[in-house]
Amino acid sequence: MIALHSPKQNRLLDALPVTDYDRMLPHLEWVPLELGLSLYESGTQQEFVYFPTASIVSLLYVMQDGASAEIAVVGNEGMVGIALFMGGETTQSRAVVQSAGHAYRLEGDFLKNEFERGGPLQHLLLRYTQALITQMAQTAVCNRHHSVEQQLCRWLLLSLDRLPANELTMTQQLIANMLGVRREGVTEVAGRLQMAGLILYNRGKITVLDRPRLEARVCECYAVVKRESDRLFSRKAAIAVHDS
Amino acid sequence: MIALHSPKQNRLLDALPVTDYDRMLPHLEWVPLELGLSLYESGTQQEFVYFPTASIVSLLYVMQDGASAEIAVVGNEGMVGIALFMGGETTQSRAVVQSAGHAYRLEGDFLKNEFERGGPLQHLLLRYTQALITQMAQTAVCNRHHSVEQQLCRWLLLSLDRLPANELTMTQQLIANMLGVRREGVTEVAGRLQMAGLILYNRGKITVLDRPRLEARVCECYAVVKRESDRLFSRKAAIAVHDS
DNA sequence: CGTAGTTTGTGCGTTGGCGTACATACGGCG
DNA sequence: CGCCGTATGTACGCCAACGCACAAACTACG
Repeated sequence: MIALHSPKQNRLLDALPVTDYDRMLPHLEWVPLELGLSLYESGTQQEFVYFPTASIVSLLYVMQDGASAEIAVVGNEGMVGIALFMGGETTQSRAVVQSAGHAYRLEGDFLKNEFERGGPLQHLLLRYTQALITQMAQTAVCNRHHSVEQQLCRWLLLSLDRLPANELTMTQQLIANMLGVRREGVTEVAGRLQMAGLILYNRGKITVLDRPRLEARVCECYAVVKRESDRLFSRKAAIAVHDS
Repeated sequence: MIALHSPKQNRLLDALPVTDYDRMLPHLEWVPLELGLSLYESGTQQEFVYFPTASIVSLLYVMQDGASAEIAVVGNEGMVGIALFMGGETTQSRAVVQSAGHAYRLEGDFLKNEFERGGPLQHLLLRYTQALITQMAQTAVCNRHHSVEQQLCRWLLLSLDRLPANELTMTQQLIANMLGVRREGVTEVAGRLQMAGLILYNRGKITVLDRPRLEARVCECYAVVKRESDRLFSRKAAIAVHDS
């Protein structure tokens, strides 16, 4: 098999001008991301940043009493480790692999240097950060106002958008941890969705059967996040990056 | 009265190296921020950015059905309008004056240019954005897991940290909008806190009487946000900015 | 093929916050 | 002073989600 994978499978890397891309290419390292792997822990220095290709990473916040909540989710549209170029060095959150796959990783110092050049890469990363902020804000709102069912739908759709298939590997317990709700709550809602024929659930494997009807049940939060994420790679944004 | 106000009352501006500060000074305009004023609406172009001195601005998200939730709060430690240099042009949230006062405002284009220079100002603004991200993440977690009482305490303390006095002007209805809860819920909790002698409530005026005991009731979220906010202006961070 | 471990399903009672409706207080203004 | 608008207090039923306890189904492995 030759080149079944390429950094271009990550949309951020793909959006870079050739010169910038070529400069980074030799430093990009193709690494597997196993399910449950923690890319960084709360409060620790981050040595690498990751550009997922066909994998999903959750930014998860774990509280003192063990309760947790997902803050945002990163797939092939993004990057894990923004704190590195934002200058904070550390984050309060953990980054956990939610769906196994691969990513291109990059030495943190190298990225920081590239970022400091200030050109297209910087603009692209900042715009991505802006999209991430939108997602986090929307998560906060969704946590406050929407039902578990709506949130599960949102979570499923956001995950699906970041995967090539319509299937994902994830136990109900893990989903509950992400959403910060009870496992039983997820069981109940998932059962309802399965009854309605929207999904198929089987011991850690979820298959989405009827995406349109799933989108009909989700709250507005999903659309907002998706729109912002898409906007990042729209023609206009791409031009702005190349011009800079 | 001469110079009872100065841009240095905003901690971000104050943290800038002299050369950068002097370059910005002639463009800074001292403006009053009236209670309830909206500095920008969701989805609109932002002409100015604001550096509050003795005022508080809430980043508020309003949903289609009118329900709302505060995403983060900005005082003299920050800036309103980060989307401008992050490149998204617009935000999904509104910025509403929560506590009247003043701010220094700056032409958006001017700030963008200064930001593009890439020096200390850029680093400072990015670090601030990082602190803001922490606050938003913590808001999401708090919304999921903590009680109205804990959230009200957090909100009071965060607001107080951004004001010179121990008193703030704010009706229970407005607080409820911020927290995204019922007005009655706020009434109940505020009543409890008043009974306990922690606060004094009187027709839109809250006076905090016993801050230590308020801190004893608050959830961990407050400390996390405060620590991150303080870290922004720590000696070490200041040195990093000046070196750059 | 049987057993141990994991995953999912179900059934309680409990409760925090919601929606609604209305009652009181305060405060400014004619 | 009396009135009206705004702010706050109280009460009641309701329901989503919680915590807990346990049953059932599947899977892997010895």
